[in-house]
Amino acid sequence: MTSFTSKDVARIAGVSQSTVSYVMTGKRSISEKTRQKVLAAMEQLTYQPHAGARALAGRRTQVIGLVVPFDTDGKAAALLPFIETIAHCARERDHEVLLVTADQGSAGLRRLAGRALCDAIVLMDILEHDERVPVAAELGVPVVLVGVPDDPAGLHCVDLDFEEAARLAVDELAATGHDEIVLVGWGAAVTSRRTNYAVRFLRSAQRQAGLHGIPLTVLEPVERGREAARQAADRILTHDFTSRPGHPIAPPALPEGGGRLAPLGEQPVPAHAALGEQSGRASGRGTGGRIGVVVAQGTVVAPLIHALRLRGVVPGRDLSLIGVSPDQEAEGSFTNVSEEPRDVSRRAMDTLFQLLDPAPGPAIRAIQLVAPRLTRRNTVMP
Amino acid sequence: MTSFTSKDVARIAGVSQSTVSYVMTGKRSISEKTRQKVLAAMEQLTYQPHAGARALAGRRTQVIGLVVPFDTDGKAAALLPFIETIAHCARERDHEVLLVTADQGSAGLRRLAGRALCDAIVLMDILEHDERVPVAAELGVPVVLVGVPDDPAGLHCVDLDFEEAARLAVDELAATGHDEIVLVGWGAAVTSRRTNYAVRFLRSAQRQAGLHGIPLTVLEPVERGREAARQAADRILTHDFTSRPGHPIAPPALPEGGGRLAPLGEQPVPAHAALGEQSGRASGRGTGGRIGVVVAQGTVVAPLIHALRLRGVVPGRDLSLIGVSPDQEAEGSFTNVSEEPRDVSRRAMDTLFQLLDPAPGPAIRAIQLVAPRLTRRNTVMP
DNA sequence: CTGAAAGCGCTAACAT
DNA sequence: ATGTTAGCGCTTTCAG
Repeated sequence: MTSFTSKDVARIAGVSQSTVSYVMTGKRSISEKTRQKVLAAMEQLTYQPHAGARALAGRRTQVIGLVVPFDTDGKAAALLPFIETIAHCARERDHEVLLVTADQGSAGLRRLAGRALCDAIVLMDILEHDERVPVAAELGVPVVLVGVPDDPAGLHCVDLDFEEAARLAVDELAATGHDEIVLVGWGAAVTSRRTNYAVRFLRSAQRQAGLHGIPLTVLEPVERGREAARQAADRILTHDFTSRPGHPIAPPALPEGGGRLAPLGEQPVPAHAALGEQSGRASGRGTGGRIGVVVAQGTVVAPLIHALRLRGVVPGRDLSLIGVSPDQEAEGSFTNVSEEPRDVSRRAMDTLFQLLDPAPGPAIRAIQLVAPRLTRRNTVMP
Repeated sequence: MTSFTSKDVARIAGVSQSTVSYVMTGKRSISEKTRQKVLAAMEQLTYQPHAGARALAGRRTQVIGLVVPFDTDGKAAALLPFIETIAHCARERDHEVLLVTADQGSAGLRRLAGRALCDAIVLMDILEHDERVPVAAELGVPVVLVGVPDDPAGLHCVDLDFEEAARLAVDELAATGHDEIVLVGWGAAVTSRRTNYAVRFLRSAQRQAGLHGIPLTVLEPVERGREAARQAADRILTHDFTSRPGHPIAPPALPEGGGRLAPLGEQPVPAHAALGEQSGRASGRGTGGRIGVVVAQGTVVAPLIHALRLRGVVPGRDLSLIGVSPDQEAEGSFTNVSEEPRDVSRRAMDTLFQLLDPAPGPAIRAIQLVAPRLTRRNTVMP
């Protein structure tokens, strides 16, 4: 209840206040003897330094600002491992985490820096063109972006290597002899904002499919939920890839060195199962066309598999399916390319602290991409 | 980049520093003329008060500490609406949110208060016997608990009215003529910690079922995931309610005024469908026994419905099912009793701010329970 | 290796 | 209605 100050500690330890301070910060050498006296006094009073006073005098708040996206729904659940890991890393270095929601836009950033609420900022869910990035760059506080914008404005970025993720998935399907790839993309909310990772993933998939000479078509927008999954399943099975309302990302331009991209509708492949079939066994199996489906949204995978099954199509037998999702969700369920939120977060925090107190080592790279891993389960045909 | 102080503002506005302060806090009346001068100066310099200095001098940090559970998985996703709403309420009153993870235990609480990191604390996911509660009570900082412990130690509590939730579900099943209720409970992690809401819900369901004279059995522990859902489905259909490894909450004692509780195995009801049946139509339908299933964990509902369907049992036709979950998850999918995370959070924050600056009105109640709502969809037989 | 003293930028008496 | 002034509790020169 009643709180003690470093002055009290100093008095009890029989030293000066500055000595107490130096014991805490380690910014100058203290004889082991006085060190112990001070520590004992701190213990005795259960002393805790006043964060505000420290921030005022020392120009260090020991707080990390964390700006998180908050759509309420969407990939909200995927957010928690990030937050948790960041909180954990902060704690490891005796820092606190101040939470700011993205809906506050640049104002939140300005507050964090202007009011000296934190020493550094982690900015999540970066868009391809993100108005906050230029603001963040002028803040006078170290900022690490989780995501890669068009122009990082000199800020450090950490993210999953989505291009590699797309490559992994497409290569896997190519290696297993598929002759068509359907990329089930994101919802309108993501594609219309041109979220950077979506763009990177899509482009890379197209390029890689081109290199393999495999036609790739994009299904988009695909929202979350059972109904959307049903529609997607139908469109995959009927080869109905006509574009729908929304703002599909799919660019008309081909990647420069890329191989051919099949026009929509080319090389028709027979549907693998009649719609509405309720029994487990599909009829039109093994007709020659091998479809590989890549699902970009982790949350869409399960309902999509379900919808396909209801239509008598079993992933791993009648067609192949690879999802992009945290390993946890995929476990025992489908072949996936992992999102590695923990690795990404940890890298972001390492970078942040490196920026805060530069260590002698080699300079950190401006853009750090964390390698995804492909884990084979049972949804890709051999 | 370079930051201005209230002294700068004062100089430019041609007033004293204290006047600037009073303009910001509104703690004494200022003539409109000087007020405008000051505001203009602040604008011109894009002045922002230094949070640390303010905390030091004013003994107010304008920060709310938020202690969140972090099991990584579990009901993690259900957490976000809470966090989001709390962040929003804080922002409305110009407060920040400092995030602390529950794995830090009481140490986190001590830090928050001892270092004067925040003015008040929201403590989530309270256990029936929670070691943090007595600590929180001695902190010298207002604390609001989200959840109701055995002994609140004088702290204010806000939570969903889980007893009412159980009553709603049981009453609904009673009103629709069910003669047996199966309560699909929580996983070992929850029941072994005797999380308070689980206990409250369970006891209330038992009591209410007793009042209606409907036998109620508890299936527990039930973990998340497909496999667990399959097992639960099997056990429901085969009436295998023998207890399993884990620490089932189900108390041997009957509620004092309660009606009879059927012993396990009493009044056998024929299974509604043979196991392993793959076709959509169930066979043993309408045999007279009407089973009502109450699913306490929101995340279990979907996989359970799925598992039941695979066994030819359709909720709403062959048996009834009511889930406890946020409306969002239930939408278009099953009859549910809502968890109202936003209402709970808002009440918690209102209480917190009331505690921070007591308003003249009537004293706030120590325990506030938010009423759940039952929304009828299509999983309860008429 | 340790002390003494000067602020950090703000708020809140105490004055007028 | 406004100005003056004394700290809030810590860090960090500057001295020894």
